[in-house]
Parts: sequence; structure tokens; C-alpha cells
Amino acid sequence: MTDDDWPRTEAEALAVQDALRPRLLVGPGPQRPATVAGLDVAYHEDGERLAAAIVVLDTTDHRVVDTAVVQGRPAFPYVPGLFAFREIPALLAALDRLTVRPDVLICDGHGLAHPRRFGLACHLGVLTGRPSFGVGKTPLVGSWAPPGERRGDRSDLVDDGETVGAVLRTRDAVKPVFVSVGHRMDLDTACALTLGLTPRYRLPETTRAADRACRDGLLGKDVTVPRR
DNA sequence: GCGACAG
DNA sequence: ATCTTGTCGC
Repeated sequence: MTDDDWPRTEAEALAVQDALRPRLLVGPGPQRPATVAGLDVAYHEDGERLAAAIVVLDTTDHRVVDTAVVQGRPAFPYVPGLFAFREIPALLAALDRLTVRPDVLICDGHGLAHPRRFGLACHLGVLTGRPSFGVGKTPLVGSWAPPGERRGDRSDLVDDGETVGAVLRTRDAVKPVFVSVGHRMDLDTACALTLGLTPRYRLPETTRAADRACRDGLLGKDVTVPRR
């Protein structure tokens, strides 16, 4: 799918989700991925410009392995449930600029925890073929019981009778995050990776690194790609 | 009909 | 997402 046939209406976007959903693979995720990538997008106040960033970290020590930032324009209006269409073109452009293939993509948003089970993490996973999952700060669908107060405590995120994700406490007594599977991933692995990436803060180091990178990118700052 | 609604 | 001040706490 190119720029020209990118959906322009909600009906077209819904049709794309329907067409791609059969290609989603839900299964065991990589148990020891060497690298994990954080993806995020920042918007200019004029609503016309954005910067997408992907930061690849070493899973073990969280060192930055690679960074890519691109500027662009929102490709779709913001519509809950169709959020992916807004950011995917810019995120794919950033992915093209990476010099390494991250083992897992960690999205700022949801995967299966979506009204049609095809959130950003699923969509990006299918388009790239990479294992993926989403870590959202707020819920989009589903209900849940409050998880325990300790880091690592979790409860099921249930929508329409099915478990679509986990409400995971990444820090003691701090508001939990919403983890859901994207592509070639299972919920336990997604939660384990998320906990491994939150030794200090509520949000994964991947998300934090990508957030900083795209904000800098919005300001036109130079993005230094680490030498290898 | 009335809210809710990833970023 | 982004706009925003102070404020509580380590």
C-alpha cells in the first residue's frame, strides 16, 4: 500500500483493518530478544507536522543500539480505533532508516486491546512481519479489576468476554499500564519484557527513549545515530 | 438517546 | 497528542 491508496475515509480504513486482520499471527513471542525497539510520535501544535522516532535498545542493558527520526504529516485524522492510520506511514519511514532489525517492536498504544482486535501494534506487526506489542497509558476498550499494588502485579483486561490484554503494575503503588499483544507475540512474554524495561519508571525505557527522540525531532534537532 | 473514546 | 502552575515527595 502506497501513499496514494492510503485510506482517506473511515470506511476505507475499516476495510483495511478487515483485510489485514487475517494476516495477524498470535503465538509465542521471542523468549530472549537481543534488541527491543520503542516507537513514538510527537505532534507540532499546528497539527500539521509530526516527528516519528524509533529507538532500538539492547534488551539486557538498555543501551541505545540505533535511532531513527523522521518528520512528516499526520496521515489520517485522530479517530479512536483508527489511530494507526495517523502514524504508520511516518513510523514505517523511520523503520526504513534503521541500520538494525529490532527483534521486537513496542508501540505507544494498543494491540489486541482494540474494538476490532487490530490496534496499532497489530497493524505495524503485520506490515513489518516483526513481533510486536503495545503498552498504553490509558485504556481504549475493556474492563478490569485493579491489579495489586506491587510492581509485577497484573489483572486481565477483558472486552466482550475475551481477555485482550493485561493491566500491569510496573512500579509499586503507581498507576498501571495496559499491555496487549500485537503480532507473533504472547501476553506473558509482552508483560515480562515490559517489566524488564521498567527498572525505574512507569513507562518502558523504549517508550521513554522514543518519546525524547521524536520531541527533539520536532524541534529540528539533529539526530545522532550511534556508531557501530 | 447519552457517554466513552489509544495518541 | 498538546496547552499549562503549582505542588508533593524522594
